[in-house]
Amino acid sequence: MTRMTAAQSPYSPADRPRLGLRERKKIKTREAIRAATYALVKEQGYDATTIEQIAERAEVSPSTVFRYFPTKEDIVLTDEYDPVMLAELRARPEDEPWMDSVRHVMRRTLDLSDREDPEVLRLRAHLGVQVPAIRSRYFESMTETGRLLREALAERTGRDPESLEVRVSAMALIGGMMEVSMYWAENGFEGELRDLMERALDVMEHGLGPENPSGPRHRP
Amino acid sequence: MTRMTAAQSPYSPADRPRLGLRERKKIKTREAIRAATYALVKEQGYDATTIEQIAERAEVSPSTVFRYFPTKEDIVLTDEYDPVMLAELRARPEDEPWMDSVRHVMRRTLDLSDREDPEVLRLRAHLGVQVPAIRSRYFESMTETGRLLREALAERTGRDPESLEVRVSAMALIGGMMEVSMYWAENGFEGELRDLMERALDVMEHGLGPENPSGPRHRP
DNA sequence: CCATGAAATGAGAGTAACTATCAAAACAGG
DNA sequence: CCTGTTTTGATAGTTACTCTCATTTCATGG
Repeated sequence: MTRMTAAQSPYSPADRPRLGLRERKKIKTREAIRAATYALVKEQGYDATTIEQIAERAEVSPSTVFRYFPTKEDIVLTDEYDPVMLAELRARPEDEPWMDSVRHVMRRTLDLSDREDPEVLRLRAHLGVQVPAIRSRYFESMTETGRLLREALAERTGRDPESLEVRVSAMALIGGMMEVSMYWAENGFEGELRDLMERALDVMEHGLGPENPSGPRHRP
Repeated sequence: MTRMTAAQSPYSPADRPRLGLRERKKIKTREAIRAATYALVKEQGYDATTIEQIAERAEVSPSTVFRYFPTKEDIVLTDEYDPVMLAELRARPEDEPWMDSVRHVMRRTLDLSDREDPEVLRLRAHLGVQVPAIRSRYFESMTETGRLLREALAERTGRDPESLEVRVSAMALIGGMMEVSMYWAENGFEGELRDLMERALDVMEHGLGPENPSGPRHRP
């Protein structure tokens, strides 16, 4: 008997009837590869999972896996939130302070991701801590997000998006956000990522400040 | 005839007579591998350079190359400045503002690196822009620097180095510094890296500010 | 319903980074 | 010079990833 790939994805396949059969199959294949990868990684860990195993469980050939994702890390890390973030950032009122916009958009994006698949963010953060190759690639994908950030920041402040100042501002934000993800994973996913992000943005906006009443104290 | 590996390193081999022959040979091998890699990468590019070629030019076996460096990227990116930075950071007066200490130490470290080998920083930044694998690994090595930064920052401010706030502050700095390096390389290494770093630290300390008189203007 | 062109897939061979193992060579110390 | 320890080299193996080409699968017009 043929085993189902068991895609308990939030979308039912009939949701998109306007797409041709070809397009629908491509989407299904993509999701099957990702689902197979997530499952195998949870079972055996990232390094122990080979492309062959992924292909087998997703019921495609190894060639096809590479046709859909350029690297093994990308299977885990790829998503489509960047355009969403940029759109939301542009939709914010012109006169809103930049960091407030970022706060707002980050919260919305995190909520969205959490609603679609609450496991994914955790798995990524976890692998980002455990697997160097993933961490590296994670950073790489964050720099792409950084490029969007500097576009939006440049529009908002009327500066050149390629200026050193804008680029550094955007990338410093990205660095801080990356650290939030690592912190979250290293501390057993305690607390809401959304709240940690908020605290991080506060620090990046105002600096550490002389004292932080709610923060932890130096170890004794 | 046997070709010399031509290590025009600032240290002459006789500089360290207190080390045994074994230790001296190891240092020489390490430098030979690095020199061979730099030369080959300049000639052919990073991807086209194989470990075998590196081994051949350095006159060692491929096994030995991997014994000295865990990955190909590490041959290009490894250095020993982190401990120096930490020491200098700790040597700064207790009451100096944190960002001033960072500014000071960064300038000293960049100068030191520039004096030892002015090409290396450029090559790294260049490859960081061109080669994704290098860029990723570059980031990875920066996060290690970030760990030092948060130690120093925690000591200075009396906070827990593992607190979210300290970690985010340190990593945001790293993100900004990384971007400086990329900016420098993408703009043909125009201007002194030291000066760009200074501008970056200003932005990270005070934010973009309402106007930047000396900065470039939005493209027309 | 079928024929034709285009797109997607699978199979195979190949490259290169990296690992593990083990025997030979180079050194250190007596 | 002899002995024990380090360091090296050779070899075989794994796996991510690339390239090529024949086969299959879908789209479309008659």
